[in-house]
Amino acid sequence: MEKKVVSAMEVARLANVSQSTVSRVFTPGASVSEKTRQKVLKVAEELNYQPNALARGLITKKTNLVGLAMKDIQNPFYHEVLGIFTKKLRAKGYSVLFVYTENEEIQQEEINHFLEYNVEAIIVTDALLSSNVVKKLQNNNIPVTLFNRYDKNLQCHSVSCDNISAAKEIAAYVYEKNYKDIVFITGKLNTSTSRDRQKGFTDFLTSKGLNVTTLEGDYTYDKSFHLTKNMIKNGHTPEVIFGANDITALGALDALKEAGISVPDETVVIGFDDIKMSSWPHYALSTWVQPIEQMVDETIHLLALDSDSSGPQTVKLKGHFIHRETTK
Amino acid sequence: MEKKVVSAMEVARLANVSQSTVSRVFTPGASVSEKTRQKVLKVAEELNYQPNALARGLITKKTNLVGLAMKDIQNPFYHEVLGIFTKKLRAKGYSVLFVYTENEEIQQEEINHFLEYNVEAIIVTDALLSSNVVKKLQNNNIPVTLFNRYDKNLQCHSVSCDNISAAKEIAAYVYEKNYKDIVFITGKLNTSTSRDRQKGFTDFLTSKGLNVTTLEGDYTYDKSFHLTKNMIKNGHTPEVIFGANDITALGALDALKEAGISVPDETVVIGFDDIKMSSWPHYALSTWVQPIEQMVDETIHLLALDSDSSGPQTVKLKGHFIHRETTK
DNA sequence: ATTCATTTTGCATACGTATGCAAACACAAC
DNA sequence: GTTGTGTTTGCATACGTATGCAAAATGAAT
Repeated sequence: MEKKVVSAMEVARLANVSQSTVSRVFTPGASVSEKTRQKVLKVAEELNYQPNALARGLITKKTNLVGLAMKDIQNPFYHEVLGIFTKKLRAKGYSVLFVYTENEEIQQEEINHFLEYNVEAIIVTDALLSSNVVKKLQNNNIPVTLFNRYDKNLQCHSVSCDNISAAKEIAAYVYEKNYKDIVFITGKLNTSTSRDRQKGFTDFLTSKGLNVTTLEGDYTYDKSFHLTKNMIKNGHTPEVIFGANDITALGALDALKEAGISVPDETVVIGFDDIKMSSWPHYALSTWVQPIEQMVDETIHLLALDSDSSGPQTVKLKGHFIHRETTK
Repeated sequence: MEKKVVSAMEVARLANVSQSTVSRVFTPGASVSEKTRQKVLKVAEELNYQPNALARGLITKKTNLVGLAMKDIQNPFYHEVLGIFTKKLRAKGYSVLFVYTENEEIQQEEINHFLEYNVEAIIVTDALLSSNVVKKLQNNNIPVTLFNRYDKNLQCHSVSCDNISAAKEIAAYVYEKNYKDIVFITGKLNTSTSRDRQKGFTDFLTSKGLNVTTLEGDYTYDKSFHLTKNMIKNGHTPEVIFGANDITALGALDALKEAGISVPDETVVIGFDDIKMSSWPHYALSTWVQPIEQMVDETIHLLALDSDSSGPQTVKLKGHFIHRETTK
């Protein structure tokens, strides 16, 4: 049994109409009389006919495909992002061509796959693009949005949480509580998220005359766990640990617990993202909630509105602090 | 600036060859002289030409697309699965059309999206299909594989861990250690994974004259946490808790810790999956390691070999027990 | 019954590619 | 130079759909 393809032509034959008419039945807004519409739909139903998206895309240039590239990391935050993206895009009639990438930068080859399929837009999450790739995409006139990343040298849209001001608010809380011994554990240094959270946090506190000890992490649980463990072993148990994201904070939190340090009494721990795990009773991590849904909405909005391309836009959303049991 | 489409035709014009020749340059195994190949490639490079996958798929019936459907749950296990699938499929030249579904059963509508794009195969992870959807897919001659699920009433391939025998081995361990007070926390009852793990575990132990207390969970951390917490509050602290998956076991583990019960001395905890988190120092969960990579390989293998369709195949792989710090 | 405006339909073509077939070519052997 | 063999190329067509245009059908108004 070979591949059975039911084409509009066959439906047309059985329904005694032309192929054009069949096409029109499946094209919203086209002119077909109700009588023939029903006739065609009946035959189509019987034959299990479905318009071929490839042929359709070929002629209309509307593929209804969106390319989504994501870096392969452990952070559950991005899994939630992925879920929300696929749901919302699907609701708008788009299908998602998905790529996991292991590199910090999306590679040419991966973008090429997107281009081959004429995706209408590309969303890059937790990764970057080289500027010549962006240029190539601009040539092809396909809009790109960086999600939760930005790079001012890149000519593409960007949607993220306003990390700097969020971190400032966290810093304000720390300052207000009069803590003095403060540690910030970074994520990967080449990410804008980590840099901005560090900047907002540190700038505010130094402006108040406070010193922030910075430990260089890499957004993994393990690294953060060991950094904290070593710090404690060396006799330094700070009053505050702010992790560049939740995973980082959880690593620190576990290290503190293992060392028998009481949280939040001896040390306060704060994260960033609000992943599901952070609300688990064992952790009950106080953290900054990123407005994921809203961020996704904005991203999709940006891509849809691209026609009136008034240049690359940068959207920053706020989010809010949620106090659970690792702060007082 | 409208969409700029560089077609094989334009390349042909500039290279002074026919469109056919350009096509042949980009078709592996086609006959082109080295001289013209270079000439064409040079022009193609300049114009940034790329073959259009839609047009190509239309004529060859080879779309190089695979549909991947996954249920939207919290379990990090499936995120790892997703990562491995996309990587391995990409390596074989396939692109992934991705769908998150919220229902236990993949819906007709979601499958239709796959069909529109002429996917060559469909992988369903952590969800099921209705039998008439399967029938429709068979009509269209497109192979389906259930990953980590099976249903003997369904005429499609299936790849999973041999949950029954794995659970038996775990039961054997429990029996050997002479534990008597044994609890199993289920996952969702309508999943074959939970049913099989329960069956293997319980059957073995009852055959040895032991009784297993079964608590009905739903594969979420929260549910398992509260089940365990209540059990303890009611005065029952078992010697063994086996969770239907890691998330379940972790919920139980945290409830035990919160209640001040020493693990593994008073209670032993065992999970299933070996998600990344289970190796975190705080948890150090003893669990059954599913051979994900191998499972993915088998799945892809099954889909590729489908031509010699010798009926639906069921593959079960073994995996192994890893002892960390929640068992003795 | 005739005219006219409006809706519905079919014809023909285009989208960008792959491929069977035959023509053109290259090259070697005589 | 002729023949023959093997390779390279172009021509024409097909894939399944959408759409401008003109023909046909409908129906209202006279």
